[in-house]
Amino acid sequence: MLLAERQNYILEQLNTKGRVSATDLANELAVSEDTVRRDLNKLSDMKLLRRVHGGALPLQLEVPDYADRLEKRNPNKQKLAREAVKYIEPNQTIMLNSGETCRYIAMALPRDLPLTVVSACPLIACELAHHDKIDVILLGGTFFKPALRCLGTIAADMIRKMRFDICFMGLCALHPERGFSAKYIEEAEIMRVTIEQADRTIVMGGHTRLGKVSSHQVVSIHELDLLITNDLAEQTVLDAFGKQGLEIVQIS
Amino acid sequence: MLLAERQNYILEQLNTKGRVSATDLANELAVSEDTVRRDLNKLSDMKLLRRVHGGALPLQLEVPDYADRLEKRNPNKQKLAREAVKYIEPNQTIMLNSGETCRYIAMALPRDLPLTVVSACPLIACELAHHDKIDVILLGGTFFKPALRCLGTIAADMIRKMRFDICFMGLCALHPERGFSAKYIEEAEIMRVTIEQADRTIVMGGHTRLGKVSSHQVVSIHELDLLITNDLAEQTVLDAFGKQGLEIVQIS
DNA sequence: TTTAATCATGCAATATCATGCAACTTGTTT
DNA sequence: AAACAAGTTGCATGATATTGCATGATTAAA
Repeated sequence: MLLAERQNYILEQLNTKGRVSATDLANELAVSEDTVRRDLNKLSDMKLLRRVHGGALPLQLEVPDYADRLEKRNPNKQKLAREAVKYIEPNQTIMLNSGETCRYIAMALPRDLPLTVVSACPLIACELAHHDKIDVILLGGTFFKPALRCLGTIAADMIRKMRFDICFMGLCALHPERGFSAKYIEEAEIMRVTIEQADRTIVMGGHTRLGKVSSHQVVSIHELDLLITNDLAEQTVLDAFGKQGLEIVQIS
Repeated sequence: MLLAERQNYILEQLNTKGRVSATDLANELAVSEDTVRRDLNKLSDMKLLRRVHGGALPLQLEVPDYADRLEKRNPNKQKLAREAVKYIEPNQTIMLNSGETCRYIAMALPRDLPLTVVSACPLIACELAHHDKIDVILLGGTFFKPALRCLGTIAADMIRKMRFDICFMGLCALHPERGFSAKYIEEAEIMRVTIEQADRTIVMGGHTRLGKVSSHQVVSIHELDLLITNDLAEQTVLDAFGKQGLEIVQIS
């Protein structure tokens, strides 16, 4: 058996079975595991497969890097996201609602944190396509372009059948009396349903979103659990939130 | 034994056995290994075989196939997609199944063509986010990373409630007798459901996908309506498809 | 945490390779 | 017939590649 024959065999197996194990290949090909490992590494160098511990997987289709576009644009949201990630425990089921801050959360998730992530935003699914430890469930339905997410009865019905340990939502507007409000009525409705299914709701937003009101109310302050904001927020507004039981974390 | 005789013998062996080893050939032909190596190198220069360490292998079409999957902009798939777009009428509801070719279709859709596009692939939704005239419906469910798409009962149930004017699918493997087959069983199942809901099914794929069989059958050739492929496809295979009622378009 | 599997690395034995060279063949010229 | 040129072959040499094993590091899983 020639080296090139072995490599062909490996690629074939990968093509048909979807994965290969170094140990199994060593037995099938009657060579040492070292040799198989060297083959796998060479094929990996040639970009013909993806090497993983114990074997190899087929190359994933290329995912466009939406991350770049966000990376330089908004360090404030990135900071909010990095704080948000701290509240996640391993093996939880979390909802990343949509919006840029939630996408930053997806990007900030540690690569070794096992999770189930639910989202209505296809960008978030793409972002998580390379996370081995994260199962992604995407809500379906009508794709609503202004918010880059799915909405409608289909998505709502899916949500009603789920439960989330934590629901993360980027803020559009948060007001002490008028509560949490959003720009689009369809989005407001589905966010309300989402919050109902969550043990804990964490909202994130810079000081500019606080004390503001947008067109459609989602829920009152009481329904929310934690606000992550920056240190430019006005103390009077924060106090008003605090009195209604909303926990607050400020980052610098 | 003349040089030309030896080389013929080598090519014959390659044809029948699928491989030759320099050492074995030297024994069989009763010449030194150096001579065999020189023969192999000459044949390799003439592009009649693929020289590898220890011997030689037949030229394979598989290799370029692996190679072109890597190209960032795959002009072959782009051409297939541009042809596919021609079959779409305004205001139709079309399904873009998933895979790179379908993504190229999404990119190739004219900006003034009103459509409803359904897909299980979040990348396609993102691609169409800026098309004003196109309504997008995204299938939900478990996000299956190897194929970058949603699968499972949720997606299947959504599909069963829909109807498509045209369903576009990138080919994994298409064989005259074994039909259309796919790599992953979950994907094969949902593709079958999808095709049932479509008035017309158009499959696309380069010549390397034809005459091949993959692990899981989707449907037989009869269930498909049109194949778009390139001009490198073997005529015998195409004829076999044609006899089963599959319309064929070849692009250059 | 502990344990077992998997891995990277260096090493030595072997196999394969490229190169130069001399011997040989073949066909042609003198 | 002898001389020659061009091509081919086998061998010697040193270079390079491949392989299995030993070692210790790293990773995955219990």
